[in-house]
Amino acid sequence: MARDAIKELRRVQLIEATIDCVARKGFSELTLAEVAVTAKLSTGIVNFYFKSKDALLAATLAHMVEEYRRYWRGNVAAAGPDAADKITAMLEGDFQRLVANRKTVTVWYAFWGETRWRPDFMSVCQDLNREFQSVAADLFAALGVPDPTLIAKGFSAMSDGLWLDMLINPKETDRETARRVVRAFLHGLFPQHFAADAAEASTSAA
Amino acid sequence: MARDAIKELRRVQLIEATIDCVARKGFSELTLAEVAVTAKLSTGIVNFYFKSKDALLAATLAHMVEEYRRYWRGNVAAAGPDAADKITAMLEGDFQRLVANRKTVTVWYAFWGETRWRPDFMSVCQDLNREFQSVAADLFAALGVPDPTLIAKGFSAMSDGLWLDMLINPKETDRETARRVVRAFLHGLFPQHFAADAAEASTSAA
DNA sequence: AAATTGATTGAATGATCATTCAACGAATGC
DNA sequence: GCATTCGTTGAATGATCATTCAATCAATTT
Repeated sequence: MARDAIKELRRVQLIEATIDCVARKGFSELTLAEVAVTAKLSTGIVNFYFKSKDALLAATLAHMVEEYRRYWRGNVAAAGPDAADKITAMLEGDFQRLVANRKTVTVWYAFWGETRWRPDFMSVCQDLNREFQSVAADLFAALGVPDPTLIAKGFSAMSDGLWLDMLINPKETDRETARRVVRAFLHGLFPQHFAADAAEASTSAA
Repeated sequence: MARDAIKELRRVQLIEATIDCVARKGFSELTLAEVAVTAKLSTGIVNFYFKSKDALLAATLAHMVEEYRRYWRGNVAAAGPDAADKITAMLEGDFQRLVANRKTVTVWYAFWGETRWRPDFMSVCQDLNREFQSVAADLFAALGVPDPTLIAKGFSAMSDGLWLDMLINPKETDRETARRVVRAFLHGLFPQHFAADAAEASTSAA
């Protein structure tokens, strides 16, 4: 294999092993030895491809952020022409198995828990959040709702909070329930733009 | 001082030092030596009052949970007779300086980031969340809104998510903004029960 | 195919830290 | 006041781990 292809391959291999290990053991028990074993490589290799453990972690977060960004931007781009459809796509996207699974949510929260003390984590998370909120705000503005910025903030925050609920209380909050929560809010706020969920409509009394 | 009074004093002293240290350095750089110094006690003492580092952390989380529980329960009890007032009290409480300050929110997220791998963290967080959501659901039900459980879940999740936003993006999301976000949702959903914010009304066009 | 450069290994190093414990001091009981 | 029990200290221990590096192996170049 070409040498620069290997270089990229190894980096991804190590990053994915890191995600695995964080999901399995958490941040505080993460060891480079285990990352190496998981990646099926030898002990010293992390420090050949990354300057340090911290650098590996930063690269791992950057990888996750990039993947998530591509994902929701793709969903928005693919969604039907009007703003409400694009907002719906953002919401539905956040509760698809691909991102709202136990492993991924676990790792996101692990990183968020450490963000405060790592400026590089922080800025990358900040950029992602701002971008998501800003796109959402523009879409809500296109619907002509008042205070689109506030609504976008709440919309974005609700997903993050529901992910926490899925983590902490998986029995009572699964993907589908979480999705219905957000839909209930959107439908309640802007019924002319967001239809009631089928499931919701059947339980709703008024 | 009486011996059992000392015992309780030391435990609290160590727990508060732990909160301080977590806020200052984060979970992954927390050392018992630093906790001891912060508490103005000697190195070995943590293992006299707590079985292990893990036990200290569990006790610290339990302490925070208990404090927060007392806080919001007190707010609900003190709030005016009808359900909407009590819900408002829950919301306002979540964005008072006492709990929604940088240090406290930082420490909550640090714990949530580790929760996944510590069953004792998990169950205590789960109980708290369930309790909060269940009280909120009863209050929404008393207002006669459809799907009170879903609404309560979203209401609770929004606070947690906004706390994350305050952490990650403090420039754009402060306590006051976060409070207004939740109020905007409640007012938009149930205008007959929740008045518009003064600030919100002035920027709202429709 | 020899020489050079780059990739990989895994043992060695050194730092950090939770935990233990022997020694000491202060409070309590007699 | 003496003995006992409990609280406290901080140095010693031992485990864990990130990081380094000499040695080896593989690919590329000449």
